[in-house]
Amino acid sequence: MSYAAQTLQSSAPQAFMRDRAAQRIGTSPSERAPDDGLSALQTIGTVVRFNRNAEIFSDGDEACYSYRIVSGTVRLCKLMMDGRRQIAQFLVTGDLFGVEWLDTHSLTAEALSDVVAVRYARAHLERLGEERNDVQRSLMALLSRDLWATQNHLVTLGRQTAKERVVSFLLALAERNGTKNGGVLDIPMGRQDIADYLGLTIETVCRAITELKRRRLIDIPNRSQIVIRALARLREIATGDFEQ
Amino acid sequence: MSYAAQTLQSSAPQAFMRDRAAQRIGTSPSERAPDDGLSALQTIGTVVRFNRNAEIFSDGDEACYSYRIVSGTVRLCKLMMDGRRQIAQFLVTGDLFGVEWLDTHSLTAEALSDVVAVRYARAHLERLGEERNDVQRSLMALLSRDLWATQNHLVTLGRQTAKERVVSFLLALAERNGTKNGGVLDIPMGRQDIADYLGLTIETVCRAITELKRRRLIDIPNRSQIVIRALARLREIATGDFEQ
DNA sequence: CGTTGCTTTGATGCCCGTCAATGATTGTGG
DNA sequence: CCACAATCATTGACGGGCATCAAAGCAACG
Repeated sequence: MSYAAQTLQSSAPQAFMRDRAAQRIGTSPSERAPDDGLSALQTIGTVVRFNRNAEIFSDGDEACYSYRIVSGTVRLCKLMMDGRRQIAQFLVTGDLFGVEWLDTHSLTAEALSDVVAVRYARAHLERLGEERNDVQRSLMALLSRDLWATQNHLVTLGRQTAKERVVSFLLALAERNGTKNGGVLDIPMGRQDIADYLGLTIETVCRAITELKRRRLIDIPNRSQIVIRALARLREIATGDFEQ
Repeated sequence: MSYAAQTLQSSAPQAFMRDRAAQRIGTSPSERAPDDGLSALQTIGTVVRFNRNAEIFSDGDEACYSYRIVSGTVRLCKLMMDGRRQIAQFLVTGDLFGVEWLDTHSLTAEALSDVVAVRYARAHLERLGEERNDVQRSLMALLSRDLWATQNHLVTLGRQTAKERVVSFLLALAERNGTKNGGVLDIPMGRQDIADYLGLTIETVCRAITELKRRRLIDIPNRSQIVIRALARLREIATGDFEQ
């Protein structure tokens, strides 16, 4: 019997899954391996650009295109009619998104920063999948990793406290970047985006981060960077070990 | 631009998706169409039985087998080390679960009632997928629907109030059963399971249900049945329209 | 240097979790 | 068939964690 992830990473059964899941969050280190078994796509895409906050596609739109990020960060989210927002995923350089098998997009994609991406026609992608079994498998694996990450996200939203959520989020970023104790962590998204990802308000996110600083577990050189000072202690907090 | 689901069903782009998503929750009407494009599986499975509360497989286990439910109800969940539990999905007769593409199971499966199921070896399923494109597509669609449902679940856990969550849950059950105004709705899971699905406590679930009764929106003939008295009003509550 | 947008901090209140007790239902053995 | 136990559901009292409202701080831009 094993237990659920407290951070997005902590219970990944394999290093492979850990690395992939970590890619779905945070910024992009230039040294990331670009090949996920879908290098065959390279020939059939066209380059497109989006300004910061531009909508790439919307929940419910017909799924004509998929995208691979060349540079920038994208958020996938759902909006309620009264304006409440839930972010499901952050995507960075190298990530593929908008691959659908049910005719319509299930999420809205927005550019978090200026974004350059390669766009693939859905028909091309599907044909490639039918012709090449390895491509089909890669797409299947992509979908599986998204599901895996979303299931872990469910635990965070359903069963973790505000402090645990924020720490889990920071650890997910840190793990992806390989940030060690004392290392600097880049935070590409604003506080409101973090809040909408974690199911909290911006004020609660701020207070949680501030308290981590007060307790000397992190430093905050500026609003888009954090220094990890006590990685092990942070992991304990994320899993709910000990108090707080 | 469209908006996120308030219930698991309300924003499904297609009837097809609505019906499938609804199947993932609640009890099983005998008249459900059994064929999801995977009837080719019929020849390669073996029948297995599980007692109520038995564990079928555990999060992190090597994914050797997948299952299709013949009778009974199954919950898929994650457990935290301190005992907190998040249920990701309820599965009923006809549903396929435990199909993995990443070597290990990502969730724990438990029998909510006594369960009869057909077990499929993973190797057989994969081979069938490689040999037959239609099977591969069906498995892809299965995975996509799970992801779609989980993404909607994220909105529920991250951005809905306790009352909205409970109403959304009841509406999802009602929609699946085709329960009309005045119709009886069977609730196959206990209050604790509902709470663990909705990220609440059992007391909060009870109070929310009681208040719906007090407001004459539902009746409660017994603990495992609910009568829907004001479907339209319930839908308004689930989407956050008007107050409360 | 003022404007604009984002972040941080503070004060307050309420929703929902916690703790506790009672009620209802199911199962079991005499 | 009844008595009893065990399990589950409901209701109440209470407190805390997080949301809300408000204001001030801070960085990027013209």
